[in-house]
Amino acid sequence: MVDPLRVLPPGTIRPDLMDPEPRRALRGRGTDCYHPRPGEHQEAGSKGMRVKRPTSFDIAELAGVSQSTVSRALRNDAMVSEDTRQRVAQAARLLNYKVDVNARNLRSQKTNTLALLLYEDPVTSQSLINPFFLSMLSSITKASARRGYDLLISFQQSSDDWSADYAASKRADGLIFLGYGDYLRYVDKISRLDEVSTAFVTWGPVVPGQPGHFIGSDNIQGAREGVRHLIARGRKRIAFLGDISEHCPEFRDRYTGYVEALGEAGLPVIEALYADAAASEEVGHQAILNLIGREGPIDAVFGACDLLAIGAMNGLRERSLRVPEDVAVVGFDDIVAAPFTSPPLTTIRQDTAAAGELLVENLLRLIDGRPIETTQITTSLVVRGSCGGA
Amino acid sequence: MVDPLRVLPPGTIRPDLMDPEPRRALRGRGTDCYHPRPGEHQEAGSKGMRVKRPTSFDIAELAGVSQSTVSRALRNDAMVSEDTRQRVAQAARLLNYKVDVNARNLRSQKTNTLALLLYEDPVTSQSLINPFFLSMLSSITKASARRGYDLLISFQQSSDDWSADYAASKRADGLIFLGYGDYLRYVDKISRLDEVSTAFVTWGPVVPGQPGHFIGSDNIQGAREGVRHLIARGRKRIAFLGDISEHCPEFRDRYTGYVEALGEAGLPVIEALYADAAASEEVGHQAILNLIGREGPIDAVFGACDLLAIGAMNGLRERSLRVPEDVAVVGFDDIVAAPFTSPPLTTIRQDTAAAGELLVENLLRLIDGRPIETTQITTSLVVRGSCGGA
DNA sequence: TGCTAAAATGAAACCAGTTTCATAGGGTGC
DNA sequence: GCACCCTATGAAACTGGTTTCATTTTAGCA
Repeated sequence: MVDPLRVLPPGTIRPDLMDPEPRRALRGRGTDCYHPRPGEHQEAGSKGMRVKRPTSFDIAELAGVSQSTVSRALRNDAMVSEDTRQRVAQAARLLNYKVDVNARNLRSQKTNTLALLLYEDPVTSQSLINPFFLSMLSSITKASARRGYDLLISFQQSSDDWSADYAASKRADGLIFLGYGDYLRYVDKISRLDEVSTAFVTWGPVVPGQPGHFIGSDNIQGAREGVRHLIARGRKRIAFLGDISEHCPEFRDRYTGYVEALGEAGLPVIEALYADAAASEEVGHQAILNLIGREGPIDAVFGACDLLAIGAMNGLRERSLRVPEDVAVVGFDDIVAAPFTSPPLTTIRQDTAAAGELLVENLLRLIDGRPIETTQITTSLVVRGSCGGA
Repeated sequence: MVDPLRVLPPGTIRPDLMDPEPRRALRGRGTDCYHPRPGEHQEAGSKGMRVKRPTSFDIAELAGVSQSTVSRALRNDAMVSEDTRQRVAQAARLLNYKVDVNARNLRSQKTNTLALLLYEDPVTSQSLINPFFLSMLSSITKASARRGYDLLISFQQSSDDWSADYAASKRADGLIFLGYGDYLRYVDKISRLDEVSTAFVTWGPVVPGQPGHFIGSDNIQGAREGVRHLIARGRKRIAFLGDISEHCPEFRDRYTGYVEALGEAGLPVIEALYADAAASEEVGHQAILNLIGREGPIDAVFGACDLLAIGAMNGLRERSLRVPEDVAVVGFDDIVAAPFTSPPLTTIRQDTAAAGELLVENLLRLIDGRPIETTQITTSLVVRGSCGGA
């Protein structure tokens, strides 16, 4: 072979090597340099001339090595000498080379991408309203970025346009499910993914038989702790505010914790339940107004999530009940707004940062067949003003 | 050629056609059927046996056509007869075939993916706190899904890990920038993308010289309308609450609208400015407390965004000032929480649904070189309780 | 210095589609 | 009956990397 050119002045034209094989052109495909040939195939793009992007063959030529060596060097493969690695890196920098991820993914059968699928009740659109999910979204993004994975995001708008074949079409290596509402409908579909050996994790209560895939907070324990705190502050008529239908098993677990704590203290269960599947400020507001007229006096409210608790505080204020003097309030989630309500909201914190980390970590473990260790996030009580106990 | 099999019972094994070309195997690569051959190459995966996924060659064989015809039929290419299309579709369904997007992207030089790059001040993390951006995120996701595009999402955590080469490495066809804070630092980098002919759009005020790429609300007009409304309700001492440093040019525009409206009515400018680059409830809360002590009585507050306005309401309540009786409050954005504050917040609505649509629409226009039409979203005043004028 | 194992490299196959190009077949106009 | 065109199709090139396999270099050691 001709002695490799270490530095190729821009525009230099090398005579093509004679092609000994007439049937199939050399892999370099004619273009032996990424610089545009004057006057050829150069329709002006939206801005300036569109130059052919450099390929690993161009890097190889410039660095004086073979293309396979370029590939190895750029991936920091073990079998490359330091000297070669340097030369390749420099050539790549010089030509502003970027790998074509599609070619890479195609051959390596790996995408380095995770897909985040946000499901939601099409009517209430809860996942988009509740800041808790934004927080999860953010931590998942960061966790996957930290591990060098890209994140595809998709909202399930209806149960029909089911984009679980993100994995089947090799767009992503694994799936993360996250959302609120219509849980059962999704769980059913999600669970079936295992059959087609698609790696996935879900934020939500464990479904029997699929231990590794379901990751969530310890909702029972969290709620128990919050209600115990209210009891310890002397509250005796504590209402639970939330929807415990099958739509949202998290809320059901929190209700269980609430009932357990009351049971320990021999206090009555007071339910501010409602049929609405949503869990917004508005719903909490309404529910507490209904409760006040119906159940007699209360001295505390435990909200199944912060938005409900905040709505309750607004409703209480409307009825001239003071928080926390007349009615103490505790929420669940610790959304970013919780410290800024008035009074600041006491709540059970879900550690979204840890949750995002765990989801991504466990998904990656599933992807390459390593065993999964934890699937539960511990919660913590954050005491602020709304429970009267700072 | 052998007569094509119209229907191939599962498990049927056809003798391989004699390979006339010894140097290079037929494109079908030996496997003439995706069904696993018993006992061969079948290490058990995490669950069950891992079967080779069907390729377009498998579909071709089952449907009795060539592989290129399969490709055309599945893409609804014009040059396929209805009969063929049906047969191919059926075969694909039967084998549960999904295209490999990496192969498709590689050859077609198109990814059908957009990348959403959320930039933010690394300290304040505003983009993740402000529900407005969640709303934008949601509408952008929906807009791109509606057009059949996937969405990659990435948070710029520092100005260093600049992932603008999402396009360069062919991960995405175009980029959407969105965020709050550190605007100038990003605009500088973003603007340079044009030089490498990367398609992009940005949510933010227009930068001179790059008209098509910058899309935003008419902030001046919106603020003017809000302040005019306060004036029409008889308010005379109206404070502006927000950071008008170069970090956030949107806020500066809103300040301009505020000053203009006051000028029309001959009223004094009262600034509740602050140095903090953040724009949270907390900051609004603090800023209004500082203002009250300093500037004498006010009868209205115009917040540069809803979070600031909500913080202001909390601060006013703390000082026993009634909203709207003593001080009227108007915000900007119309975040989802705005109707549920107490009193409900009057605000300038940014139409995030339209904004997401426009961003995606214009980006797609840039991608395939069509001209761009609009780059501005109109705002609208939403009157609720906090301005005393429902 | 010679022998052997390990490290480094190059050539070519390979991933699974899309696109180009050539061609067969059917209908139409004259 | 023949030239012509248009539709439908197949064969093969092509996309740009990674991976396998064979070969060359280098290093270590007696």
